[in-house]
Amino acid sequence: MKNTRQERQADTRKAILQTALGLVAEKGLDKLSLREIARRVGYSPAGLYEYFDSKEDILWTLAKEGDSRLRRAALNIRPELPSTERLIQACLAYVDFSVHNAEYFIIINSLTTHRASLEEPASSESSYSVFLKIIEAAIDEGEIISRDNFCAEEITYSLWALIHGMGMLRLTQLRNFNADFESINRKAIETFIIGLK
Amino acid sequence: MKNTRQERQADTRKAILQTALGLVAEKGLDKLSLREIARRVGYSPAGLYEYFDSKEDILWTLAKEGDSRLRRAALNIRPELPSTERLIQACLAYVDFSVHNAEYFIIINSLTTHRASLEEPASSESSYSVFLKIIEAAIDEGEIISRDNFCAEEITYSLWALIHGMGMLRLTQLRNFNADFESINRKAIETFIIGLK
DNA sequence: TATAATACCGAACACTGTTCGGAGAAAATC
DNA sequence: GATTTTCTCCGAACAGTGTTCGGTATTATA
Repeated sequence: MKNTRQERQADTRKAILQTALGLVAEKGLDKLSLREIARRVGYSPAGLYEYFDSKEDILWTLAKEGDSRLRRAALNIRPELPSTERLIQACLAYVDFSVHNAEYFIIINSLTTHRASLEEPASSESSYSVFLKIIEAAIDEGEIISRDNFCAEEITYSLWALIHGMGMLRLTQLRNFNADFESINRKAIETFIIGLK
Repeated sequence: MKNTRQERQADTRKAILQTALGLVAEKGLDKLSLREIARRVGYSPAGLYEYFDSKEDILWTLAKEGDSRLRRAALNIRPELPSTERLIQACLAYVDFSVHNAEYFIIINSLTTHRASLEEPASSESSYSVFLKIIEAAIDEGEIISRDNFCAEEITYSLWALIHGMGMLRLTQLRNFNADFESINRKAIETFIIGLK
């Protein structure tokens, strides 16, 4: 064999994760079956247990990956922009990722419903800490005022709830609803920020 | 037998629903088993099919019930209050119900993830229409101004996203997080409304 | 009282996630 | 290069799932 054992192990893990993610996108999370993953990846069901401890382990790995990508999406904003505009664009990027990578978003939320929060501090505070930093910058620059003891952390939580709800509603209750969500979402975020001045 | 057939049918249906709801609260939605419901209600698994077409039918019925109660929670606000305060309290009631009746909230959102929206117009637009009416009243009274083509429907959607996200985050990512959420949520909603003036 | 409709169950079917023991292949040791 | 150890992978089985079907009591209707 050409590749080393570790490389092949890593490749197989990736293949399993990729297949699982595709199946979630295709058939929905509740129809995701370990046996179907095995079938598509060319293994027996038992064979997968050489690479993951359980089905939940697979989903957990995907959740961490998705969380990391969600974070990067919010982080990848042009830094030369004024901090409020940076905040708005980070929010919009968060919602955009949630909607266009619904598989990840659904997996993340299905797991955290029945467990604690994501372990690693970096991943855990993930998106949250990204927004917190931008908001703190905006406060420093005087573009936002934290009146009424509405501190940076609380503002961050509130904005997080807003954009999280936007993504969630879009994928659930408003799934078949057509509207110019991007424009509406921008107005909503702007409105909230105006209330902070 | 004392009761008529219809009465007994209705009673059994209620018992099944109640048992299912309790099991969701106790063990989580993904651990909900039709056989366990049957065990607790004193029936064989097959027997339940005399009362519901499927397990999903049970959950669907619960989702409609929960949606209706959620709506009533938001509706049950003292009408003599100024419309903005009514709006704030309706929002807080929505979040409060979501958090304290997590079973319902989880069922509603798990179903609408994989289906269309709730059928009946009354239930479907449910909470949405409640908030829409209050917001329209607030606009009429001049307490809120819809600038920038940010119309009543869009404002309603935005507020809905905000409070929906609050409930969702609380039950998932922030499950083990302690804070005075009621006070923070109020400040967040107020901030948004201030942005509408 | 005879007949029709309902309520309920046991058994079976096709699934599910997971475990275990044992093969065969690859790597490490000698 | 031969031998031992480690790693892969699978078949079979277990306990669990939702659902269907045929049959049997029980209840309501005629």
